[in-house]
Formats: sequence, structure tokens, C-alpha cells
Amino acid sequence: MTTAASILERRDIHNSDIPVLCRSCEARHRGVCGALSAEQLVALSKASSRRKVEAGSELIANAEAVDHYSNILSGAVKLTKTLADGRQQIVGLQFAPDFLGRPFHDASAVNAEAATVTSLCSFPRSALARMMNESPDLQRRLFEQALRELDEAREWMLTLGRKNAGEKVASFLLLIARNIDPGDETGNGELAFDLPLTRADIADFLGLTIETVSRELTKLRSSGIISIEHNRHIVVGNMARLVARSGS
Amino acid sequence: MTTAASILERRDIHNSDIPVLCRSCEARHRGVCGALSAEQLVALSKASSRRKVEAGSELIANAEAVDHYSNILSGAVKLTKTLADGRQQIVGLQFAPDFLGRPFHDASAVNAEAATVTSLCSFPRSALARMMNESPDLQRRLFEQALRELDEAREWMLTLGRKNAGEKVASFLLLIARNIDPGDETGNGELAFDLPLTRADIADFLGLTIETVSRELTKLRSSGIISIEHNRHIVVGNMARLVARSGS
DNA sequence: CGATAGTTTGACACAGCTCAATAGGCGTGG
DNA sequence: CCACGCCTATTGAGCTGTGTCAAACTATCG
Repeated sequence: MTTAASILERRDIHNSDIPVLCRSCEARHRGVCGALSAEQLVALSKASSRRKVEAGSELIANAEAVDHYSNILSGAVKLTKTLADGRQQIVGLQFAPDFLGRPFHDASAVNAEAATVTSLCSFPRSALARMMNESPDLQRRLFEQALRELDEAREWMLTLGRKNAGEKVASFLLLIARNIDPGDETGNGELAFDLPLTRADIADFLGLTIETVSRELTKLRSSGIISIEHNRHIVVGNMARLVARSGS
Repeated sequence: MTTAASILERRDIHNSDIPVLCRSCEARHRGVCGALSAEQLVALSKASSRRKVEAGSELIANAEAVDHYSNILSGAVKLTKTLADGRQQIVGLQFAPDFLGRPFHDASAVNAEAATVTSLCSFPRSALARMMNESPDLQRRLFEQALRELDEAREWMLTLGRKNAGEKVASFLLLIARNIDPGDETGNGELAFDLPLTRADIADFLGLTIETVSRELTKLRSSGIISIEHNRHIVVGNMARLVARSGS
């Protein structure tokens, strides 16, 4: 018989094969670990370690030798690039269950820094290289994430190069909103979320100054399109109007 | 005996195994086809076709179903994104022997357009999918190109978001110069090249207007850092000074 | 030789930057 | 409990870099 109970039981049995560390880990479902067999997960988890870091922690230093990779389990990580005189640009924003690190190269071209409290599951570089040879599916998942990041980077290039300040800020809010709720879009239903970035980070993300970001947020608030509580919490009253402000 | 003659002979014999189309093709050396065996090349080349297109030809339309992929054999291809009101941004620039097309997705998020006279070697989508399953090395090469494109995109994001007009134009000239001659950098030796883009394209690339690009080029010319002949031909007198102007 | 496309140059306007002051939130210590 | 300092965000006033609009110049081609 195949009742709900027996299915649950079987899944339990199956679950017992996978490492404690990995059970209920999002990276195993939507992340790259989904490509691994139970045995591979066991092997990888032996070399893995979880850690929780606070906002502002540097995770990868630019041009530094990379000795480990990570999965993001919760929180937000910003990838930045900096000019000699200190001007900074955020070039990527990653959330759970994204994979963090650049395969094939032993030095990173970007800095990675926790934007919020973030928990990570890290494993040594060598372990990934081995797994990738064993599992073409793993390589494929990493490839697909890289392509997603490339699509996102190009979308931002359009925003950085061709949108004005108001459109940039609206586009940023949409980006975060979509990350929270990939479904709802055209609906008039309210959508609320916490910004994972400070005003300074948002400015670095959009190629603006803190002051301009603040002014544009105020404009959106005055227009009744959003409301802001405690600086970080945003309630979007009307998604369609926000989309209209984003310059499409 | 292993004289130069016998080595040449052996290479000739080996060459005879590979399709006529592929002999002396750059994509077989530095491009993705280098991952394929002689038999695979034969199979792929049967489904491939070369074509030469003029500047301005649209190669991939945004959101259109992608039925083929290509290698760029010569010329330059610009990848663009456009807003509803016509504002345009170049989000990628590709040269021989780059691979053109987005694996795994059946629709492109960008437009691709020939910037100069360009020759391509195209093959159907299905052929690539099959090859990629057969050859992990091919997948890896495509993966590495995607990562290179991602690095380039992020470098441009820094330029778009944080550099001023003068630095942007200098950075663009450096980008092209490096593409022509990846070696020479700090040297004082002159470096000359033709721009693959019109002023309008350069403006779309840098998030500027045609007028600003023109003014900044004039400034570089007046400073004696570059000289310009026939609008398109650039001679960089002193690379170090150009680097200094690029904001690092 | 006129037509067209691409580029340069000039004059002016304004979006967003800079500098500066004010306000709010939060923890620490009296 | 308030006072204080610290950090972040907001708001204001003025300035400047880059966009806009317009005209002139150049090269190429029929």
C-alpha cells in the first residue's frame, strides 16, 4: 500500500542516509548540493563547516588566494569592486541558497562582504574540484548559476548606464521585492520586506550618493507608492506603480 | 627519426581527419571547438554553416526563440539591452573566437548585433546540447567563457557606476587596446588599432551621449595621449598615461 | 555636386553631487 | 530615568558635470 504514511516513512529512511548537516538545508533543494548523491553529500559534509557571520564581515578579499567556497544558507552577501581612490561599486548581490566563489580561478576579482547577518556552509576548494569532476550535474548547476548572475549583471548595467536616479531606486526596490516574492508582480496586493542594505550600500549598488538615494525614497514615500518604517522596512502599496517608476 | 619534416608530416595526417571547414579555424584553437575530437568536429561541421554579415545585422533578437548558436570567426558583436522608450545600453562586446548564445535557455535576454563586418560559424541548438552531454570538456569551456563574461560585466559595472566621462572613455580605449594586444601594457611603445564601434556605440557602451564621448576623445587628443585618424583609427602614444586617465 | 551619415563644437539647462546642518534610533553610563 | 555619544538617515543650498539642442564640419557615395 502506498499511503501518505508509508511515503513519509520511506522519505524518512532516505533522509537518514544524508548527513545531519545537510538535512533541511535549502542548498540541497534549490542550491548546488541538489546535484549530489547521498554518498557525495556525506563526503562533502565531512569537509564542510557551518558558520554565522555578522554584517560587515569580509568573506572574500579581492585578489586573495581562494581556499574555500561556500553556500549561503541565510542572509545577504554583497560583491564589490573598488577604485584606487576608494570609490566603490556593488557588482553583485547574493542570497540563500546561492553558491559563493568563482570556480576555476584561484583568485577572486571581487570582494565579498556580508550585508546582513549571514550563515554559510563552507568547504575547501579541493573538495569542489573533485566533486565537479565526478558530477557533471554539479558543474551544470554551477554553470547555470553563473549564467543567472551574468543575466543579472547585464540587467544592472542597463540600470547603471541608462536610468535616472528615480528609476534606479525603484528598480532596486523591485529587485528586492522580487527576491522576497518571485510570484506577485502586477497585483495590487501589498508587499512588505526588509531592505538587506543600508542607504550607503544602496548608493554603492546604484552608482549614486547616499543623499540622492534618500531623496528618491522620500519622493516614493510622498507619492504614496511605498511607506517606510524604521528605515529598513518597506511596504509597497502598489506594485504596478512601482514598476511604472522603474522605467521598465 | 623525428625531424621537423616528419613532425610536419604527422600533423598533416592528423589534420586530414578534421573537416575542411574547421582547419585553420581559430575557434578550434582558442575557442570552444578545441574541446571536440576529430569525430565530433566532423559531426558538428556537417550541421554547421559559415556566413559573413555586414555591420548592423541583427544576430539574436531579444526574447526571440533561439534556434542556433555561433562561433565568432572575425569581427565584433555587441550585446545590447533597450528600455521601452528607446534608451539603449551595450552590455557585452564579443570578438573572435567567442561563443555566441546562451546555453540552457531558449530565449535570449539580450539583442546581439554585428558591430563590424563579422563572420560566423553557426550550428543548431540541438547539436550543441548533444555535444555538451557527450563532452564535459565542452561544457567546461562554455562555463569558463561565461565566467569571463561575468568578470567583464562586473568590471564595466564599476566603470558605469563610479567613473566620470573622461575615465570611462579612457577605460574603453584600454579595453580595445588590450583586446588587440593582450601583452603590452606599461610600455611606452605606441599601440595602434581601429575602433570596432561608432561614437554612438561607444556612448551606448559607456552610458554617455555621443557628444560627451566626442568631447572626451578631443581632450585625450589635445593632451597628446592619443591621436585619431579617419575617426576610427586610434594611435596611443603613451599607454601609461592612458592608464592613468582611466581611474585605474 | 548635392545628399546622407557620422562627428565635432558651442551655448545653455538641469540632474545629481558636495558640503553642511538637523533629526532619529539605540546603547552605555551616570 | 535622563544625558550623552555614535551611527544612520534626512533635508537644504549651491555647484558642476553631463545632457540637450542646434549648428557646422568631414567623408563617402551616387
